[in-house]
Amino acid sequence: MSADSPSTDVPLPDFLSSSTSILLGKANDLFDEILEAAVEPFGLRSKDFIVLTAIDSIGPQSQQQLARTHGIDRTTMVSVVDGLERLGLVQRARNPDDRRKYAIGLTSEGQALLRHKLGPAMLNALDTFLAPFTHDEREIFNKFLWRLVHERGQAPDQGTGQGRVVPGGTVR
Amino acid sequence: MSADSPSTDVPLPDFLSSSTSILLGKANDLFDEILEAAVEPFGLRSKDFIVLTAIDSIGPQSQQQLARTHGIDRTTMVSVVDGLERLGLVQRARNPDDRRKYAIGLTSEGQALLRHKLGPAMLNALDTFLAPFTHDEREIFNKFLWRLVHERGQAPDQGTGQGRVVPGGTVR
DNA sequence: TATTGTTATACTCTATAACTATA
DNA sequence: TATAGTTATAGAGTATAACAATA
Repeated sequence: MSADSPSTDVPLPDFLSSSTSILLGKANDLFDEILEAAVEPFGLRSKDFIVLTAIDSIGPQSQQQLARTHGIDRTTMVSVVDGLERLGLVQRARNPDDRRKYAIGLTSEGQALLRHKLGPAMLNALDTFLAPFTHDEREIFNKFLWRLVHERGQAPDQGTGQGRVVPGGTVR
Repeated sequence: MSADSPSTDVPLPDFLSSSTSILLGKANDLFDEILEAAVEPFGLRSKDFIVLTAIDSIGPQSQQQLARTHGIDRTTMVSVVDGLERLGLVQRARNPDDRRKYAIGLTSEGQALLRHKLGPAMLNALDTFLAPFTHDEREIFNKFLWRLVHERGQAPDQGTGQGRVVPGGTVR
């Protein structure tokens, strides 16, 4: 094994176990697990919940709009909507203004499930995930995440001004 | 089921756009992009970097140990090590104490690449990712992530929340 | 009998290309 | 010509099962 390594002053990258990069991945994996476990009893995936919530909030939309908003491919959205329709949670109606498009809307069952079952289940999942935090800390953490995602491209404060402009992603 | 209530008092789950769950996923996706872009010039994936760093820190290990430590399947680890060996960054030596096991170690080229090129590239990637934060905020964010991952199973700890189990782990 | 590394296989997830119907 | 939805297909990525060598 090696080691002619000049053992220079170059610091060894300490990304293991306590590094932000590793921790972020673990936190994300952990939340994914909690999230999927929360919706699995309803025969859904977390992606289904997001789509249902988007329709409930914004109203009936085309499949492409749903796809673009959430960074999902339109061909993938077909099967997502297929599944939700098979479960009777959404329905495909034609958009009278443009008959190429659907207007994907919630059924009454879909809306009821979302508001009475799925919503609480997801809130509970988030609460489980954020259990180590106090209420105030949860708000701070949320603000941190928001800045991490949205404060891109401008000059922050320190560090290399190497901020990169992240493509895509505009969410209101 | 019944369709009656579009206007019940049940609050609509506000998971969209500014929710912690969505933001966490986006932050993770963003960091993944930055990370993969940082190691791609070296013909590597982020997973390769993690494995190299683990060997450099802990020393030669079996493939199973590497796999278990990082939550990767052992059959997947075969191809990861294959790739790293093909690039001349690691070498497979037999463990004399247990000839079933390999002792995967860094070559001098692997160690040099890791310390002089990959390490700085990854630090730079992390710096880009954390650009919106000041130095102090980066430490706070890191502590938040650490608690999220490690402070599991105990009570929510509604107290200060700060300091307790958190080791003085290096925050980088 | 159990474990390490390996291969072959299967499964999941997603993206690409091509088709239709509409615009 | 361009777009919305669909289908078939292909490509990652990863997990499962079985095998040989070793414990």
